[in-house]
Amino acid sequence: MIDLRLLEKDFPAVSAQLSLRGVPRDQLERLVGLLDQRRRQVGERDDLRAYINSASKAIGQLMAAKQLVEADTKKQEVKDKKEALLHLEDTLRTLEEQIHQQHLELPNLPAPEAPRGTSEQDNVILRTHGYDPANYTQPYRPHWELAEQWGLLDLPRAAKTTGAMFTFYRGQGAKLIRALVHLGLSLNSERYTELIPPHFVRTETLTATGQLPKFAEDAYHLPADDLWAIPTAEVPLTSYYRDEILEFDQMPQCFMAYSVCFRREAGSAGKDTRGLQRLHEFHKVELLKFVRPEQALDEHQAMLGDVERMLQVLGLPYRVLDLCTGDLGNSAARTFDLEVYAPGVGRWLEVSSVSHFSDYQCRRGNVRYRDSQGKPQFAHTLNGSGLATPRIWAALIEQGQQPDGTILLPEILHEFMGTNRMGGDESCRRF
RNA sequence: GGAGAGGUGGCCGAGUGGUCUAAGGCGCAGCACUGGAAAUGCUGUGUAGGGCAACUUACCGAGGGUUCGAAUCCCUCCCUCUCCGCCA
Repeated sequence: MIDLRLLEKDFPAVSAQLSLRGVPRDQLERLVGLLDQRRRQVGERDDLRAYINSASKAIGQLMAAKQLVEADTKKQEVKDKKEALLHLEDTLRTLEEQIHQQHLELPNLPAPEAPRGTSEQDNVILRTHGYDPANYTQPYRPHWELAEQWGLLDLPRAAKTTGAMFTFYRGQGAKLIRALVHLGLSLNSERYTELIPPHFVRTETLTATGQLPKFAEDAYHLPADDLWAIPTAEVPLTSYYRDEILEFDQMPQCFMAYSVCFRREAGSAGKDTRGLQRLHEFHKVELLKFVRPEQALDEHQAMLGDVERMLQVLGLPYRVLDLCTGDLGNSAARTFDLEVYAPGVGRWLEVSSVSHFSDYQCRRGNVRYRDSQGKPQFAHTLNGSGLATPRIWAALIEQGQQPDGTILLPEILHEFMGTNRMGGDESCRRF
């Protein structure tokens, strides 16, 4: 959530920033009107309550003094005031509900450094690492073909048991997922505390990160228990400190978590879904930090470096995009996307988003820290995919492919995989 | 799933309808005492909203209700613990 006081105090600036993300000005004007109305009604309500409180105390004293007639008169007075109070509380509740809903649906303010723009066309490529188009003059086969040849995936049987956009990983293909998860955690274990989160969360938890209320149809919901399957470990991790106040010198708090991620991908059926490009269920290592505002810029860059290092040791060509204001996720103030080049599909695949959420998520989740004066302030959150395995998996298969169809693995994975290449053994073929 | 007990400030803990604006203790901070410290004494010590000063309102797991008045009584839910059952 954004700061509503800031909206009132500096309306032109805030509405200009939000217009960069397509929030119309008159919507914000209406909200400010509601806030004004609330302030007046809260004042009236508190006056009524103050009267009732003191009168009730007086009644107690009258009754103790056995002045029952006076007490009864006073009681009737309070009863009338109480009726007015109940009515006022009722309208106020409706008003606050309205404000709350509108507030929840407002996106975050983009960081001033974020490039301006309206769509992904306007994203800025900051740098490209290890990519040379001259390497890709001969045809590369897509990962689903190679996976089929060596039995690394079983998409048809996953479709049978579960449905489209799910997969069985098989043999060395399954082991490669484990290797990637292991790598993502072990490369970062000195700087981040490992957590394994619950994979189902309450509605409040999914609201804190910003998926609810706007994006309910993107998440799997279990009505019998009113729980949601997590779309990313960011969700339980961001609520880890919900309703808590952290000490000044406890910051930053850095966590990493392996989890399975579940996404309904409503509206994207059939779009770039061949092979592992888009799955309903995948495995991911997530990095997350709670920081003080003044730490955020440096920690954001450090996290970006942590993610880039993983791509570098895997030897994957990648590029870093600075997302423009129009392409930022709802909760983010600034986002760097990392894309690896997958020559088989001939596309850059997004494998990580490293975002700064300013205090947007911590307001929703009420995560605070004590500043140097000891006053509670909202913390900032940062998070980034440490490794989203399916697309990394796909890129490794496509990048490593040899003329004979076998797949050379980057050296960092040799020890874990127990081999330097995948495929080549007809016995591993699927049947 | 069944039966029972419980949830009060940073922590422990008293409080079963009316100065609860929540006792007391621990912790923490300041001051005094001291050569310095310990011990001791005094003072202070939550969060949020409104005025931004005095003041005022809300918060005793959450939400609703009863009442002139609720930490206290009633209802629903959440969580913790104990025992039983089931189970990887």
